[in-house]
Amino acid sequence: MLEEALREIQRGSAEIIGNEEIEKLLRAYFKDGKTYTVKAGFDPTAPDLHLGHTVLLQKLATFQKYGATIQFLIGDFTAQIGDPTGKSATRKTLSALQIQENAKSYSEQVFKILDASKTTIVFNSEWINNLGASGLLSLTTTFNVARMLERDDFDKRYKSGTSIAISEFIYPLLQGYDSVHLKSDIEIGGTDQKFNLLMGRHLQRAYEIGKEQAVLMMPILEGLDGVQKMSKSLNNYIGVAEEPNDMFAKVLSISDTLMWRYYELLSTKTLSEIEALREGVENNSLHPKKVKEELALEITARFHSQELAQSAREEFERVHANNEIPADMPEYSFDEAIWIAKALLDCNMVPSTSQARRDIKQGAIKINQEKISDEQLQLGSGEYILQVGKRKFAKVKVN
RNA sequence: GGUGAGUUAGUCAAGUGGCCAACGACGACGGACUGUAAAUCCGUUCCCUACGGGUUCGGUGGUUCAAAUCCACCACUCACCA
Repeated sequence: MLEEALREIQRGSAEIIGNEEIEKLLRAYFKDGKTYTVKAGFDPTAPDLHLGHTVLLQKLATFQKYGATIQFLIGDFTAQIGDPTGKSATRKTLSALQIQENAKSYSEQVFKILDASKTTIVFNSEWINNLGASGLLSLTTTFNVARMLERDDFDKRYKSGTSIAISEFIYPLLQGYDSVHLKSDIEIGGTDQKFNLLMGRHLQRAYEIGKEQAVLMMPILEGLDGVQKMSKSLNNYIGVAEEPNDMFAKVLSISDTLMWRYYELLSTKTLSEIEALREGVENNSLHPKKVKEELALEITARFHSQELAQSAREEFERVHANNEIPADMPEYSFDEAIWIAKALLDCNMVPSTSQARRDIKQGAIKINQEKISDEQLQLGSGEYILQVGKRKFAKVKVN
C-alpha cells in the first residue's frame, strides 16, 4: 500500500527533493492516519485553465488520496511584483474585487479535480501585509545577492545587462516565506519553479520551524503538437472549459507516442493499468485508437460528464469515421443570392475570398456533401450545408 | 555615453537597382493514404469576382525611367567597449 502510494506520487514527476521526508509523511499516515500539508501556489490572474495546469492539480489530488490537506495558495500579494520566472513584463495590479472573482472562478474549475473538503484556499496577502518593514528586512537577511544570482534567469539578465528590479529579488523570498507561515510539509510546482520552491526549504530552516518542506516538481506538459509546451499562445492546448466535442476530438488528435505521456500525466488510471494497455498495444491485441479513445473519454468525462463524453465520441465517429455531417453546426442566413466564396468568408470558414478560391480549386469545398469546382458558383435561395475540408461545417440559408 | 551589426510575409531566413508578391525552412491549410492521427507523398500559402487590379520588405522623405535593394533622418533590437 505504501509502495503503491509512493509510486503514484512519484509518477511523472520531473524531480523530487526530500523524497525521504515524503516517505516519512506517508508512513505516518498509513500507520496513524496522520495528515500533512501540501502547498501549491497559483496566480490570481484570470484563470483559464488548460490540461497543462491540471497536471499539477492531479498530483495534488493524488496527495489528497493519501492523507494530504492542500494549501491552495493564491498569490495575490506576490502578483503585485510579478514572478520574474521566464517573462519580465511587469504585471498590472489587480483590484481586490477582481482577485475575489478570479479566486471564485478558480475554485469552480479546480474542484473538478480536487476534493474541496481537503483543500484550504489561502491568500498570501493575509500574512505578508502583516510582515511589516522590519519583518521584510529580516527576511532579506537570510539570503544574499550572489546566491540570488544563481538563479538562471537572473544570471542571464545580470550578465546581459538587462535590468533586474530589487522587488524581483523579493519575490522568491516571499514565496518561500509563504511556506514558513503555512508550515507546509511539501510544496509542488513546475520545473521552472525550482529555485522558488527550494527557497521554501531554505527559509523554513532559517526560521527554525522544525521542518523542511519536500519539493516535488512536475514537468511541463507538451501541447497537441507533442513538441512545445501546452500554452494558449501557441494554440496547442485543450482548455478545461472547452466543449465536450472539441475536447474529445483534440485528445484523439494527438500522436500515439504523445498519448502515453498524457496517460502518465493526466489519467487517473494506475500505473499498472497503463502498463497493461501499453503491452496490449505492443503485442497487437489492442488497437491504439481504442486506447486513445479511452483516454479521450476519461478526460472529457472529468470536465463534463460520462454522458456528454459518450455523445462526443459518437459525434466524432459520425463526422470523421463515417464522413457524415455533425449534428450541430453554426447557422447563417443571407437575404439574397450570394457568391460561394463570399458566403464562406462571411461564415468565418475561410480567412479571405482568395483562400476560398484556392480551396475550391483543391476540391476542399463541399455543398450538401458534393464536391464543387465552380469558383463562380452563386447560391440561390434554399438551404445548404457548406463544408470546408473535413472539419468545418456551416448551415446556410439563402432567402 | 562610444563603436559596430541588424529590422523582409504566421515564425525563422534568403534577396544588396529592373526577370520580386519576393528563394528556402518550419508552421498552417487542403488532397491522397489511414485508425482521426502520426509518418509519407502531392498541392496551396498578401488582398480583391481575378489570365487583370491593388497593397507589401521598421517609419518618413529623397535619388532614379525603375528601389526590399542606393542616400538622409527618425524609431526600435542586438553585440562589443565604457
